[in-house]
Amino acid sequence: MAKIEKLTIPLQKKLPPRSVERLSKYRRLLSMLYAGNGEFIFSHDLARLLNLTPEQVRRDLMLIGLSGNRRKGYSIRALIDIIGETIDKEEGYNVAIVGVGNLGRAITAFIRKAQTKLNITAAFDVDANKINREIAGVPCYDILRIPDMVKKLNISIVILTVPSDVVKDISDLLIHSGVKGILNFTSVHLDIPSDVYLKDYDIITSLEEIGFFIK
Amino acid sequence: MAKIEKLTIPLQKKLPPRSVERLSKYRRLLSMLYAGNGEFIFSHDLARLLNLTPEQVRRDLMLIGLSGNRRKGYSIRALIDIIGETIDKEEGYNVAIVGVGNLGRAITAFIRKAQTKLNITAAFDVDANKINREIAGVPCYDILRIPDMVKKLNISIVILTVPSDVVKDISDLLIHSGVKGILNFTSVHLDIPSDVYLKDYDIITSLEEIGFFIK
DNA sequence: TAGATTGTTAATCGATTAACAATC
DNA sequence: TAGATTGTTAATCGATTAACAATC
Repeated sequence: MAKIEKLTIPLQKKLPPRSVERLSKYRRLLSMLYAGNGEFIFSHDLARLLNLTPEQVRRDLMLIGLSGNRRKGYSIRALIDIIGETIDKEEGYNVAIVGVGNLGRAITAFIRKAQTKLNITAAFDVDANKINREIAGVPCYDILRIPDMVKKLNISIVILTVPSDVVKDISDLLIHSGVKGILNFTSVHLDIPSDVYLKDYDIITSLEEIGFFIK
Repeated sequence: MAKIEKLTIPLQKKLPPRSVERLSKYRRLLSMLYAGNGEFIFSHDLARLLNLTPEQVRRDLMLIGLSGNRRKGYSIRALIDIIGETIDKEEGYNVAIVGVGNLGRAITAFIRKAQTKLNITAAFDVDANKINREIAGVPCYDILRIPDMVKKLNISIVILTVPSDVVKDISDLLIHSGVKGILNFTSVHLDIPSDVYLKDYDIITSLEEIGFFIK
């Protein structure tokens, strides 16, 4: 008896990280430039605006199944919509900021100004003066309530801006509580399981890297 | 007549960016763990501490000409010293922060706490309440004085934390003034000449990337 | 010596760039 | 049609990983 072929195409998840980053940038740029009234754009125009090659742009758009028009280029509306379908989660993600010192507060305010499907829904800190208050417009909870609140508020991404000496303990607590993605602003290396997606923003290392390459 | 061979080995500048980043991390980690009293470390121990492979560590150290000992591993003292000779500039670099809103101030304070050869020597802003005052311990100047002060203070690296609508103008001004490296915290794409080294920290894009990969 | 580790080359992997057929 | 652009495969480049000889 003939075997039935599996026809569903798993194009999700197969995007390379770099393509995902560029898709995020395409969308943001075009949302700003052509808010509502845009029409079409050629791959070489989009490439020029972001210092990429037209081939790279076409390849990225091909990967998400977006077809262009040989006369007019790519529909900006379709581009924004399909990027959204590809990289966003329909109902958005809840994000928490852990450690609301100066850096944590500044980042919270920065993200809240941006338009994105990522909602900062909670802050965590150890400071009694911050707990149970609003910090940068976000309710702040005791760091001990992480396991409890991560589940209750369905938080899947956290931004980590805590002092170096507590990074290890807090990161273990976060992972144990079910957090799936971490943006790490501390200079401490995190040891995380493979099902948690980590992105490091190591400011000191980045400045030293810049220093080396301008010598 | 025999041609005289050129014997100077140009190993500087040939390091890959990723190796430079790891070198910065090796040094910071070992400076913290073994402040002064450390001895030797094996490549596999260093690798384990940073979730790398031992081969990667040995390769990086080979690239900077550091030899290990087959019995004891690598001298921590030598490792820290040679990484310093490789990636630091002897007299250090002067760094400026451009745009001292909440994020700029927080980053300034963060870097000033870290030990590094990179000195934050100036801040720039448009706010009359900040100009000619100290912000986070750093003298703040009018943004119009960038060309003047960049030369006078010998600033080669800047951290960019200004609002989106002025990014383009200020980045042009910085490049025109002779800045050689930029750490860009804004979400705006910078168009820079090839002799300026750029590093982007696009928080929104990073969060969207994390969102995609945890779907 | 045997065992473990360094130093280095070769193979692989992932991402970018080049090339070009298809077609509006 | 001629010219320009899309869509896609092949080649290249850069970085990581595997393999292994040298040796303490």
